[in-house]
Amino acid sequence: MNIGDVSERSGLPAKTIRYYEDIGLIRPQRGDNGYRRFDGADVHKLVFLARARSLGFTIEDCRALLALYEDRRRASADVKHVAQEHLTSIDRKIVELQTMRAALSDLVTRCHGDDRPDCPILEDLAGPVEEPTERPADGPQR
Amino acid sequence: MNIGDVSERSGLPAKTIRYYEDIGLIRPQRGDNGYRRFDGADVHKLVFLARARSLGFTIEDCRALLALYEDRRRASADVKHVAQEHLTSIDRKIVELQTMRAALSDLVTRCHGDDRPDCPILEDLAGPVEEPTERPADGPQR
DNA sequence: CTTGACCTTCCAGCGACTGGAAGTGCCATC
DNA sequence: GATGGCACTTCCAGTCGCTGGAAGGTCAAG
Repeated sequence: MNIGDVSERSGLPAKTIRYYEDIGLIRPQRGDNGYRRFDGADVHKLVFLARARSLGFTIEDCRALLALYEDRRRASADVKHVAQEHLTSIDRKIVELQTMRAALSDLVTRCHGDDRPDCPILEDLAGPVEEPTERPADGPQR
Repeated sequence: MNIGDVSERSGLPAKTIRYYEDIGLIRPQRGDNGYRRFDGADVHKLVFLARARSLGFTIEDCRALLALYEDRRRASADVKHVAQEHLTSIDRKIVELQTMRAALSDLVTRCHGDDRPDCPILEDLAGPVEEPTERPADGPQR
């Protein structure tokens, strides 16, 4: 099978498949014309990679998972460990985004969004308005 | 003020501040010794940038926001628009991560995580087990 | 024989920094 | 004045996971 077919079957762009070979995730054979020749096992691995990437695993995670996948004597604990760590990092990212979202959403609702210049979003970004500690005679007295 | 002081006040690494100058977000003066000299306005902008980046705005968003911040005749609608778009993209990312999280979390709970090799995580990654359409004489008949 | 689709390699770029090397300046102490 | 130690400078390379594009070779159809 040529790279085009494999690309279609795995859903991965040909460029990505070449890249995966580059970094040693797969090792397809080569034909006399120099074309890559993929067999069933290669396609299988690429499908595996596509799925793992879609779950957000890093390339290095994928490499580890692929090694475990190929090792019939693996311990499922090893697999679970990798997945668990990844789950934790996803959770961290979700929290981070939700924190951003909360702050931003508050600012957006407080902004009129008309043609006047005053805007709570810019005010927030500019930081706390420092009160003039110098020149106290200038402000309104009471 | 030298870059070290500004770094401390803005919370941005000196490297990042130099980078921001590189890409034209700030234009500090230079002293006779070649050192960057930052004034109050520069520090203000850097604080602004730090806050905007912490809300997840891209550098290009920051550039636009900074321009609006400096334009006293801006319309708050323009600011709101940028923020709104960013909010939408944050929401997209959250959904994406939550989708991953759900799938992954399911796999993790279903994996025993012991020293045996069978593992629902790997099974999922490997994709659906294709049933043997060839050699129909091999399967159980009914 | 030509066309056009497919394949190859190689290099550059994305975003937003970050690390490190090599060199200069500043300030304090001896 | 020499020395030490830090802060500052520039420049280049690397991160991650691709993606685009150039320049060229291969193959099957018409």
